[in-house]
Amino acid sequence: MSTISSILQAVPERDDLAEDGGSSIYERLRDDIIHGRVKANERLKVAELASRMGTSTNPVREALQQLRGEGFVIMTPNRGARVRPIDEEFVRDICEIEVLIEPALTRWFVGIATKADIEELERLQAEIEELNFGDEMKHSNLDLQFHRLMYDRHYNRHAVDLWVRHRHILWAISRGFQTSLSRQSNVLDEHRELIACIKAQDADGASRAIGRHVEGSGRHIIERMRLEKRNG
Amino acid sequence: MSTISSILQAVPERDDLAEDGGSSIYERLRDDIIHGRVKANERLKVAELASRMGTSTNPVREALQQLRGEGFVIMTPNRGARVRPIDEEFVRDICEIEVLIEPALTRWFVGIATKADIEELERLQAEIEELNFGDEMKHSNLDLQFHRLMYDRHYNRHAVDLWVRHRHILWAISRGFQTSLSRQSNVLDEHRELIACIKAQDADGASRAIGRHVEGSGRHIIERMRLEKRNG
DNA sequence: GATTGACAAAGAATGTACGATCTGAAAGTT
DNA sequence: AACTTTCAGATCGTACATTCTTTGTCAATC
Repeated sequence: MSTISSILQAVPERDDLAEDGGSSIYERLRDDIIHGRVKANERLKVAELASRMGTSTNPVREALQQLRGEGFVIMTPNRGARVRPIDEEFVRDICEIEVLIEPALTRWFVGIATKADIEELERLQAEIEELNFGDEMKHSNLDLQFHRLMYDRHYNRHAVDLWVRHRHILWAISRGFQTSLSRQSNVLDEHRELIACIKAQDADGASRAIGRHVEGSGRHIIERMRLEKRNG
Repeated sequence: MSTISSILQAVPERDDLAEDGGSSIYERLRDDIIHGRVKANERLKVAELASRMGTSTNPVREALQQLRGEGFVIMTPNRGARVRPIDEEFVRDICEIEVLIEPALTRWFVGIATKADIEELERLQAEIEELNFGDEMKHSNLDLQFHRLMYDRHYNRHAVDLWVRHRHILWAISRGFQTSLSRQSNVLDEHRELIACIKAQDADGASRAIGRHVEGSGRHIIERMRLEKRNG
């Protein structure tokens, strides 16, 4: 009947290759919101969700509170929770913030990068190029490792956490999307340029390169979202 | 007995002049964490908090989940919640992010600012100067209005929300702190310079001005935190 | 005799069920 | 037609059961 029910029971079991194998209520709800399986501004009724999930209402309530803290649902007293729309604007907003943050993180990395770091980056990049976008999941993991190598040791944990969260969201949205050929070559170019700048201790250049990288990535995701919306 | 109990019952009622009059459990917990009334990494036991708050455990659990979503507590399965330390590093991290975000928000505002906007800014600035840091609460409100005028119409709601949250945190931390005389004059100077740049359509200048403003504010808060830690 | 191991009991978090309270909308009255 | 009343549905709060962690004790071994 309801839109929620039809959607949630359509996902009886998932691969859950992602990180922790926890198909927790929180994860499921977040995924459904991010992937647009629940419509924007739709009301999330606790009892209904609980019966779909096969649990009582309490875990659902707590999951919703957590999602509220992260900004995925909007709760008003005595009136329950509504889905925050995950649309192109949302992606654009996140990417714009990343365009500001990631260059700063990268700039700092240029100052502390060792020879071993650069070799590791090159190794990862070689793996990425060899894989050549053959397996989406593997590529995503390699790309994550690539950027994590640069950011993980940064002193500003808060900024890195923000990056991780944003990246999770973007990754969840773009899962299943095909990467266009032009974007593929751009990604490789941008990575190569980034490595070159880091090698040359060119902080400004690295900063600009990562900025373009993030911006291009955002643009590509939005394009794919539009395509998907048009085609069904 | 416990450190939590002695602390929470020490705040039986508060002024709650801040925004909504909701002295919700969430607000109380968040405030206690931000103000360091609960020690860093201290364990937050649900039953204990519930009895201190005078409610049952469920509302406390939901408040903790929300705080987890916002990053104030760290929860591990079957092992409960711990307080995330709110220390100088935390403030520095937040301010560094703001140094990146606020200039971008300001830059955009320069492009859309009308004559009426500038006049309103000047009016607020005149009020601030007249008040001259006499009433901390009033000054804080005026300052909030001043910056809100610039950011509120920005299209990137996500970035603005981030700013609001960060500002809330910083405001909560620095509540009760005295503003040093040198910082007072700097604040006024920076505001004046900001207005001048906006008037002259100088986006770069305004961007730099707000950057210095945020950085100076952060430095001042950290200094005060150190002072307070030393003195008691 | 000291250290380590298992085992049991207390404590705390998670999950379930139910009652109280509030909202929203439909029905009925003036 | 507009206002009031009523009632179903959903949220919020309380109490309790279950499961997991942790701590403390006791015995066995080195």
